[in-house]
Amino acid sequence: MPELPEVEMVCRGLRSLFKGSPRIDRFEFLREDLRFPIPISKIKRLEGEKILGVHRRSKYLLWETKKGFLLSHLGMTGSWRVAPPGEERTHDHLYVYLKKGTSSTMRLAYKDPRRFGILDYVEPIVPGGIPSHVLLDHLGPEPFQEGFHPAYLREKIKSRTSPIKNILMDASVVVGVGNIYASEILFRSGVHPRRKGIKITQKDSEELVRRTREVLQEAIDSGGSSIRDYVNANGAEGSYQMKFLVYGKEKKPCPVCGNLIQKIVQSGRSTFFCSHCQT
DNA sequence: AAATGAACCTGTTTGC
DNA sequence: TGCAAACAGGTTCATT
Repeated sequence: MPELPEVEMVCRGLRSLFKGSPRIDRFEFLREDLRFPIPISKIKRLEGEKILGVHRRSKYLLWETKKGFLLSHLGMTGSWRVAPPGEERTHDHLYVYLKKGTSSTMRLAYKDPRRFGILDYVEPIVPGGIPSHVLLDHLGPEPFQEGFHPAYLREKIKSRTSPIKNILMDASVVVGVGNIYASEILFRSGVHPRRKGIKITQKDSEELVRRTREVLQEAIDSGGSSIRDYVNANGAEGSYQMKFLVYGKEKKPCPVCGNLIQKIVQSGRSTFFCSHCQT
């Protein structure tokens, strides 16, 4: 379900729900076999704690408390939603009961039909530090941070022989780019998805960095893409799917040159591109 | 070391 | 209509 823009929207939605630093009253786990077994007893250390903030790193969400973080990943089909008691749905795996002040309570549900998602606990950090976790430590730069710049990208990929599409989706190169946005970024950059990293020039790198940021930012500004069932934590749908230039457009005319958009499969994932505009 | 493909799951769409 | 195959926003792991 989510690439960076969608996870960012969920993050912002949770942040607005957590205004006033609600307290985690109780976790109710309905099953523990997601992609990895959920460390339930560790996560329960957070019961009774105030939520001090919500952060996104790559496609991971981190709920911050004094005693550590709740880490969640939405996999392909995960979601967080407000679910008042009585609203139980198939594939809800966790309910979090929150208390604001003394009276009002709120319940959040984590739902994930395919169970590719992750729930985990992350140790608290020293002030100003960065949360350390086996799933976070190897990650490359955030696309909007300074560390992601043309010279970095070029250096990182100049000796790689795999296709640029796969490299762009490699989280150790840059985080947040998934299957949909990779096609959109490459189209706007004029780079063929099968081009090897070794064949990416300095000019291409500049274009790729610029277009990565541009596409992801525009998607965030549209509230993300809702092509199947994605909604943010407040139930709102995104609309960036209306702005796709190539994704899902097989055999439709290229919006720039009119040639037909092609679909190929790379590492088992669909890629859409224009063979005239992208070289 | 780096590239490739399989694996993890369920639900929905597509094609015969 | 029915059923099987293909496909879906992600990531890790084992194998070349």
